[in-house]
Amino acid sequence: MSAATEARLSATLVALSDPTRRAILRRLARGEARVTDLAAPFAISLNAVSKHIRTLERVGLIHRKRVGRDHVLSFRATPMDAASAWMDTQREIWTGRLQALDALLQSEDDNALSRTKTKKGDVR
Amino acid sequence: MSAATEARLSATLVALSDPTRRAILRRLARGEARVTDLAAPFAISLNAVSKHIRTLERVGLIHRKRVGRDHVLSFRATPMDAASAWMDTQREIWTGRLQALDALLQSEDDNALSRTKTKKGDVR
DNA sequence: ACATCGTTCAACCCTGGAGTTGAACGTTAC
DNA sequence: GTAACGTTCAACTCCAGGGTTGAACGATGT
Repeated sequence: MSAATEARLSATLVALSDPTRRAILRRLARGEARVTDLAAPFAISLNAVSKHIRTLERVGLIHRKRVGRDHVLSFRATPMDAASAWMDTQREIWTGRLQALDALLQSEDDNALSRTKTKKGDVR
Repeated sequence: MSAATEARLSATLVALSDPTRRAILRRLARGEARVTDLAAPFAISLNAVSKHIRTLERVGLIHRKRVGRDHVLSFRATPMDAASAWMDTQREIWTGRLQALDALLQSEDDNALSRTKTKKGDVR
């Protein structure tokens, strides 16, 4: 995984980790909206919402279309693909490793695992 | 979605949004390890790693097993399910809406969408 | 042209999180 | 028992990020 990809993944996850931003995305998944529309349900200022929008826009989770004096925002799912993919990978590696363990050793389990402890020479 | 679920999702995404923590998980997906083992590849202090571990543990992404004076950590994928599920939901809502739009209206698009704008009573 | 609306920019507070260092705690090994 | 190891706790610094307010900017509509 390239450093750029890593950074983009980080940014996407950070963007998704805020409840307000997730609410914004949830709203946008149901249809396009202007900044003011998005701000309405929240008890925070328009400026705060505008900031959230910019961070979401920066990672490509929303797209902005200027229509007259309105900024119409729409949802873009693609950046979430990388996040999903990352999680799937971890899951697969883990379950794959578990199955391998199950197949090979059963009672030696604890013993083998404690080998993990080695700091330098260990190959496992 | 309950408030508790929301909070857990937030915590999980926050936990995943840090590159160091993701690296720790990546390492753990390949096998159990002690805190010291996890710290080795990083240029940060043991204490810093210990903190990361605690945040990961708090959201259930890793499990701790005390073996003698070692703390053996293992990967737990389940909290990521909620995160994946959330993203999938957004994707589905969005694509579903797109298809519905395509089917029903084409030219009336802008008009219908601008109705979204309503703040209180206003119908435009 | 002008007032208005929607959005952004700039400066600022404040909280929280990531990092550090130093000490304490528990377990193990001798 | 005691020394050594692994981990955690506590107190502190530093900085990024979410929030605010107030003003500026741009396009619209009349």
